[in-house]
Amino acid sequence: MAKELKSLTNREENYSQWYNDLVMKAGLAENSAVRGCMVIKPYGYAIWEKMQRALDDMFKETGHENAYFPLFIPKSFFSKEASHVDGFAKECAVVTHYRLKNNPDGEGVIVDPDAKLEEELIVRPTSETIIWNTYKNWIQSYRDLPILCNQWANVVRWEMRTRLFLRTAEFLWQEGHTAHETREEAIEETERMIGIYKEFAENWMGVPVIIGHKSEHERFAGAEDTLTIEALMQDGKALQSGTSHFLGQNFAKAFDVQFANRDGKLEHVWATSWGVSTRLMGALIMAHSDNNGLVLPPKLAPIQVVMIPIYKGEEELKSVTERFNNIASQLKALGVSVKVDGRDHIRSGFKFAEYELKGVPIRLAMGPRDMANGTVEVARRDTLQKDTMSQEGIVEYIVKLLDEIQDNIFNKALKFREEKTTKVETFAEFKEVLDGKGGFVLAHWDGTVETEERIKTETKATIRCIPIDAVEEDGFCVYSGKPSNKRVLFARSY
RNA sequence: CGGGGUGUAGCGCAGCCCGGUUAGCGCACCUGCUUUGGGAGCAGGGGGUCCCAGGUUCGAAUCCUGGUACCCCGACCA
Repeated sequence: MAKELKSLTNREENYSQWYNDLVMKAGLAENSAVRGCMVIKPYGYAIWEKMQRALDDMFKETGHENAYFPLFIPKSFFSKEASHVDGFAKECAVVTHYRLKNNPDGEGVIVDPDAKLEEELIVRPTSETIIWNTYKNWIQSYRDLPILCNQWANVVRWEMRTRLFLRTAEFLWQEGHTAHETREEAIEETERMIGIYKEFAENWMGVPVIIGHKSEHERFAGAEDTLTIEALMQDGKALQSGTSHFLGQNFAKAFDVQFANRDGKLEHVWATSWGVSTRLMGALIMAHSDNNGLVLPPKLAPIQVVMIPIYKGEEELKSVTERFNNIASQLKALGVSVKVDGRDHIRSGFKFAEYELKGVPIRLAMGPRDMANGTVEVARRDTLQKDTMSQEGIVEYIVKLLDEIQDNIFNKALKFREEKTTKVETFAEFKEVLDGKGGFVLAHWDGTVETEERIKTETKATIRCIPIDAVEEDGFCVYSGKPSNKRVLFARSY
């Protein structure tokens, strides 16, 4: 009965409830007292920190530096780029006053009407405007370029409906903002960064992604081109997991950022911006988890190996713990993060379930029987397979097994995506696949916004991207029947 | 912002329709003993503004009115 209460909602029965349950029970995050905002708990934050560190290293390797810009943006900055304001105006939090006072009519505090701001401040939904206003002062000549800055920050988008990690009113992210001398250089940067996101998603998170261009309709507000990485979740829905925008000269023109080029002529700067957010946590959870809980790729697991002693009485606990500590210190020396769970008031069976829920890649269990035989039980989270191994050479085995698990998780997700990617030729087929097996649908499209919108209205599916490696192939649009020269990627999405 | 639902212990809920002892159950928590190779058992214990305000009544968790918060489904979005 106890088991019943602690177990997760069945994934097949109700995916979103299972997801919520998992996020909370695994100790990743919870809803907060503030509407639409979440609390990221220590375990969830530890995963995010690992993501941050890996991404940050990749940014630095490609010549980027971190900086920090203000949280508040004057309203006037925000309205300088017309399409940008169109895209974000509906979801901005606005600061109008700077002081509270005691309510003269009774209890509590009220906003002091005398403390009204001359100009309202917008809590950043993204930082292009404040950054370009700043870059204006940093750039005089081509010698000041490129500027390759990244910031780790929080942003606020006042969403109607929120979901832990996938869509919250406030979220953590990184946003890179770069300034370049030429169009070509900026485009190259846009492509380089989406490539880094792909590498991170696949090599670290074990989540295969497809790089492509967003359609005009789905493009970032203010961008000339948006590149995206699209991942497929286990319920067959797509998740946009990172974007890299080529902003052209739009922001440079809006904020009047010009530089003297090599010919001594004034020219507007070329820009990019790119970002990934705590939404990646959602991708990580939904790509790999099973009905027992989270499945973490070793490279991002805060605890890679957990060791659980099985014992009767203090004597046995002591000898098993000693043996474990010995293995643990050898593993730590090799950079493996290890936890020996010697909590005495919790039984081993409970611990097994708990670490499965938390997605720890490898679990070792050792009891009197193993002590006598010189063995240890090795259980891997991804396959749930258990093996009794000799303690001899166990350290080397574990190090190798961590790599194997990392690969296996990726390959499993890749296989899933391939099985759930379907080429269709007709609209009937298109709808049938979406309602049946779900996943990605590769179909011809006539390239018009009208068709895209009609398809969205009729099927709830959107163009996730126009894959960069799409092969030239003559065909006819599934909706309009007009000619098309390549397939684009459709799916229902988060 | 439209439709639906729910607010009772830290969490999950019953009780409400049909008002009436001291508001109950499971989990969690604390103490003790026994257990310990897959979510332990027994015994004892602590913990409550029954969302808020007003009304009806001898009497309200329960009925009425108003408010408020959260959740789910849509539209909007990373």
